[in-house]
Amino acid sequence: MTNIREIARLAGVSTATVSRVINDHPYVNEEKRQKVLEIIRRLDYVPNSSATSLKKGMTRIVGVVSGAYTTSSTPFIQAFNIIAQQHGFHVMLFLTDNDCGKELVALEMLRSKQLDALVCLHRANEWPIIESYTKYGPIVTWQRLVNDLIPSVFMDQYQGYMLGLEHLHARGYRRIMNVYSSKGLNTPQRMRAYDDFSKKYWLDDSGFADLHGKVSITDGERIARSWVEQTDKPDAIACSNDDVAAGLLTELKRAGVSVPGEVAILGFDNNNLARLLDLTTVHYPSDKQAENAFAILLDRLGQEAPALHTLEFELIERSST
Amino acid sequence: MTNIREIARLAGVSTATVSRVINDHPYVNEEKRQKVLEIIRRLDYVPNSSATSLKKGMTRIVGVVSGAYTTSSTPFIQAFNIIAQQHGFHVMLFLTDNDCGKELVALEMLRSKQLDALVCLHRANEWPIIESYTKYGPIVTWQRLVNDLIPSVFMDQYQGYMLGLEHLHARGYRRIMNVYSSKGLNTPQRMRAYDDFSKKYWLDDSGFADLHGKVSITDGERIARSWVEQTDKPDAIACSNDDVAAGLLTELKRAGVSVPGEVAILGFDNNNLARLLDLTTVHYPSDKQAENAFAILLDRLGQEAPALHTLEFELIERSST
DNA sequence: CCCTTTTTTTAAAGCGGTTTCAGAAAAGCT
DNA sequence: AGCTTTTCTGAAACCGCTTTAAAAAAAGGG
Repeated sequence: MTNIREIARLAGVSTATVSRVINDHPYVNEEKRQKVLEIIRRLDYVPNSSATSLKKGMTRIVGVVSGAYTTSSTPFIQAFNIIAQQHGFHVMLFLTDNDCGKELVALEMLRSKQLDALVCLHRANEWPIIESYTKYGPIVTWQRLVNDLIPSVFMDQYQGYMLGLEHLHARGYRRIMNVYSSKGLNTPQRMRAYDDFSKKYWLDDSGFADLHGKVSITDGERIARSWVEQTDKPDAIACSNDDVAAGLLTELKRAGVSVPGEVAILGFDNNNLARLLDLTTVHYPSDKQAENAFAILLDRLGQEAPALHTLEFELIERSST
Repeated sequence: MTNIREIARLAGVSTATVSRVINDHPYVNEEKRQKVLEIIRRLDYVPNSSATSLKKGMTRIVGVVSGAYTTSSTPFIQAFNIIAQQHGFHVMLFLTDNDCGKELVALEMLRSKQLDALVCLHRANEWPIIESYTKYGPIVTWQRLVNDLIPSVFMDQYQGYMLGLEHLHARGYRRIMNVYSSKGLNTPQRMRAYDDFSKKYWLDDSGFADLHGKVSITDGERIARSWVEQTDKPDAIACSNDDVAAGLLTELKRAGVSVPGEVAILGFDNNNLARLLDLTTVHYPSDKQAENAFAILLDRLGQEAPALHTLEFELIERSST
C-alpha cells in the first residue's frame, strides 16, 4: 500500500513535510514541494480519508435527512450540496420514508463520528430523541422549532402568501381563489394569511372553494377544467406552488382562456417551471435557506462560517397576473 | 473523549478484551464481558468509526451513482439499501444530474477509501475513465457492459417485452399498439421484440402509431384520449411501463371504455401502482437485481456473499388483459 | 562577526481502534 | 502428577495521517 511514509521515503523528506505539502502549509522549500508533488503524481497517491478523519476528528461529511425527495426538499438539497462542496464537505443523503429506524441510522452515524453534522428536513422520531443526539454534533432543521439545541432556518410562509395576495389586490383582483396543499405544515399559515387578507379588504371569500391536497401539475390541470365549467368564476387563483400554477396555466391556455385577461394566476416558489412559463410567483429563497443551514452548522463546528443571509420572500412579477 | 482505553481502564481489562467484547469474539470470560458491557452502557460509548475504518481498511459504505431519482432507479436503490443494511453496510447516494464532476466526486471517494465499492446505475463519464477506478475498489453497473473490470447485472428487456407480447397474442389480440419510452437504452430492444413478434405472426403493425417518449401517468392519459378519438383502434396496448399503463387505464375508465373488453392494457415493471390497479404486467425483478449487484460487490470485497439469483422476467396476469 | 529573527525540517507522539503473539490459567486425558 | 489441549488475557505493534516541539539552516540587523 502506498502511504505517506512511502512518499516521504521516495522524496527524501519526512512525512511531516509531505503532509505540509498536501495541506498547503507554509514553510516548505519550493524545491522539495515540487519533488514531493512529483512523487505523489507518479505513484497516483491520495491520502487515506479514514486516517485523515481520525486524526483531524472530523469526516467532512454532513448528513441530510429527508422523508422523501420532494418538490420542496429538492431545491434545498441541491443548494445545500453546492455550498457544502464549496467548503470541502460531502453530503450524505438519507431518504427515510419517514421511518424511525432509517432516521436513527443517520443519527447513529453522527454519534459514531461518521458524520460531522446533520440537517433534519423532515423527521420521524420525536424531537426529544433527536435533541438528545445534539451532544454528538450540531443538528439544524428547516421546520419551525424554537430551541437552543436545534437551530432552525424556518420561514413563516404567512408573509410570503400575504405578499402574493397583496399583489393580486393591488392589481385590482377581488375574487381570489386560494388553492391549499394541505400536505406539509405550511397550510395553516397560508389559511391564516388568506383569512386576514379577506378581513382586511372586506372581501367575501365564501363563494370560492378552497381545494385541498393540490400539489402537482396534474392537480393544476384539474383545477383548470373545473374553472372552465364554473359559473361564478374567480378572477384570480393563488396556487399552493408553481407546479400547480403551471398545470393550471397550460391547461387554461389549451382551452383558449386568456391569462391574465380572464383570470390571473399566481404561483409560489419561483422554480424553473415558473421562469419558463413566465408565471408571476413568490420567490422562496430555499437556496439561501440552505446556505444558512450550512453556515450555522459550520459555525457550530467551530469553523469560519459565511455570514447569514436574511431570508425574505420576494414577489416576482411576470406575465400571468 | 471517551475511547476504548477509557473503557478498558474502568473495566479493569485491556483494550484487546474490550475490542473482543465489541466485536463478539469468542474466548472472553462471561463475567468480564458483562462488566465491559456495563461500562460501555454507562459511558454511552460507541467506537469511533474512523478509527475502525482505518484499522479494518474498509468503511462499510458503498456508493450508488444515479443520474436522478427516477421510476426505474428508485426500486433498485430501495432494494439495494435494504440488502446492504442487512449486511451491515451503509449506502451513500450520489444524484449526479448526469454531471461528470458530480460523478467524479463519487469515484474519488472510492479512490480515497471513503467508499468500499460503487454501483453505477447511470454514468456521465466515459467508460474507460470509470474502468480506471476499478483498481481502487469494485464497481458494478446495471447497464449492458461486457467487461471483466465492471461486472453488470444487466437484463436484456427483449425477453421481457416478448413475454408480454406473446401473452397478448395468446389471449387473441391481434391489433397491438406498442408504446415506446425512447428515454433510456431499452427502447431498441423493445422495438426489436415488437418487430420480431410482428414478423413471427404475420401481423401488420403499420397502422398503429408507435408513440415515443412516453414515460409518465400523464402520458398514459394522453394516449387514452387519442385512443378514444381514433377510428382504426388497436385492441391492445403494450405500454412502456406501469405508470403509462395506469394513466391509460384510469383515463379510459373515466371515459367509460371497458378494459379489457374494448381494449387490453399491458404494463411493465410490476410496481405498486400495477398491483393497486390490477394491471397485467411483466415483472421486472429489480429487487433481485439489486441483491445480485450487492452480492457481486461483496464477493469482490472478499467477503462471504449470498448466492446470485437468476434474473427472470415473469408475466403477472391480472384483469387488464 | 555575533546575536536575533525567520524559515525549514524532522523525530516522535498521538488520533482510537484491531490483531498478533506469547504467555497464563483452566480443563481434559493418561 | 504430568502432559496436552483449550480458553482467556494483555502488551505491543500497527493502520495512515497530523501536529507539536525542538533543532538546524538561512536571513536580517547592528
